[in-house]
Amino acid sequence: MTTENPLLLYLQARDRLDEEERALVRELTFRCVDKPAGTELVAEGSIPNASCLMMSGLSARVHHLPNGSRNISAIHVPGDFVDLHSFLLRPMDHGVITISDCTVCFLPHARLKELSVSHPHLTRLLWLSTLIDAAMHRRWLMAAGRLSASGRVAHFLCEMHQRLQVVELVRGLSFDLPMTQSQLGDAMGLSVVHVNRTLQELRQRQLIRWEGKTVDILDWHGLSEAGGFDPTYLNLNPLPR
Amino acid sequence: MTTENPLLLYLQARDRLDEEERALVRELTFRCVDKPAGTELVAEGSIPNASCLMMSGLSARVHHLPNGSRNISAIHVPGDFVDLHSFLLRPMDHGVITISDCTVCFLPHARLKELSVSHPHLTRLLWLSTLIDAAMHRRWLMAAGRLSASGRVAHFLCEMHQRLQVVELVRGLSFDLPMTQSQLGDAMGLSVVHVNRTLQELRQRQLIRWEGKTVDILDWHGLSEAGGFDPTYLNLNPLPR
DNA sequence: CGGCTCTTTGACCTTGCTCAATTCGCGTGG
DNA sequence: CCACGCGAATTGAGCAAGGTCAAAGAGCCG
Repeated sequence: MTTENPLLLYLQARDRLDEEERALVRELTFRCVDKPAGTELVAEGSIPNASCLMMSGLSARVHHLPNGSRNISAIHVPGDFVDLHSFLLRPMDHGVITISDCTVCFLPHARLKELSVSHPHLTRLLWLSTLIDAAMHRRWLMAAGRLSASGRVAHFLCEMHQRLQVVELVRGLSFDLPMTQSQLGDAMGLSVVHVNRTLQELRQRQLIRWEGKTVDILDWHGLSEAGGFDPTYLNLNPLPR
Repeated sequence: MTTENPLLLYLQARDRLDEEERALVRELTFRCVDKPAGTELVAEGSIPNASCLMMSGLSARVHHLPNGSRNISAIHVPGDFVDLHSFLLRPMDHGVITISDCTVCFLPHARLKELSVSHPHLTRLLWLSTLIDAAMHRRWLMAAGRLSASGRVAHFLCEMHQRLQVVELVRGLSFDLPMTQSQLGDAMGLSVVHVNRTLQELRQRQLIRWEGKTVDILDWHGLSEAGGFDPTYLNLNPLPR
């Protein structure tokens, strides 16, 4: 559980906010809702009138294919918007489900529209968050197209560590990741069986430990090398935007 | 060659613009530059002070991996921004190269920043274009993770047809696609050899013809079925945003 | 204890990759 | 007009990564 507002941590990792903006962010995220694991936060094909922000827990963007298989195109951690794009994109091209118990809050689109007129700088930062989303998609695409199964999983774990660090949810190289191997498979484009064997390989190579819900990165250098990980795309520097 | 401004066509396929906004878009895209095929439009790791817009031709987002292989995460057609995200994202997490001879124009970031204050609606539409970008990435991810090689290529060709249609660059089910099989492989995450065999399969199944630079879709229904294609994610409806 | 989901294992098969030639299309210089 | 060079397309053969199917453990909760 983060003490500071995770959206604020997310934004302040990318730019400086003034006092008014900080107050506004806190005010926007005031009213939260709890959702148990396995809840649908946003339905595929729906037209939300509010965007959903993660305050705690893990959720995922889910696509269903005509052939019945399932795909996960993103994992959300606290501080992430799960569907800020639904503000302008209609209808939703994917659903969002909670992976663990979550606390979320909803920002009405009418409010976001007002913001886009009254607070251009904060609006640019929200835009930025969707751009970082896209940058992560590109990275996953690269991983899917050009890395082996173990490389892909290694890259994913490095990314999760860095993103969770921003919102103060890591303990050194250790963090909670309450996902099943089947969900990981849907995210990496692998079968459950192969995910299992891939994790065994990463464990055997002394790169990670993953017991229950806890991941320990035993060898950051080795893991990031295996995944060709370079955190630049996460834009983890506060710069004027 | 499009007669009408391709950015205007792109935007008007998604929302209504008023007279002032149309004039502004035309003014923004006034000064164009020609670039031959194979030119680097934006360098990986650079920090551009202007964003590049495609007026004619084809270009691609390119990632280079530590292991030496190459990946293409997006193909750009006229009306697309190749790096609108460089307005807020720094540095570039990928490069952009021209695939064919291109005409492009550059919009200074300072100008975009002014716009974000003076023209919130137009700014939201620019934001929208980056969101559609992300939606395409998600679709490609789904294709990479869960479709066969032929499904992936089928999906890609359906997408290209729809995007080119918006900017009036198709003739019925036929359009120009001056890409090599090697470039297609980098975009689909396939080897050149397998791309070749996949195209032969699609030809044999009477789904497409692809001779020289011209693609003909012989069976739209069959092709979109093979690729699980559903154009919703392209947001091809003019809606108030 | 029973039922459920998740993880793990084994055997076998398919898709797509690698390596290595060969062919084709086309522009260039002689 | 023709030989040559070069990038692109094509083909063949063998191999490896990852998928599928089926079943067996493990952990957890009522």
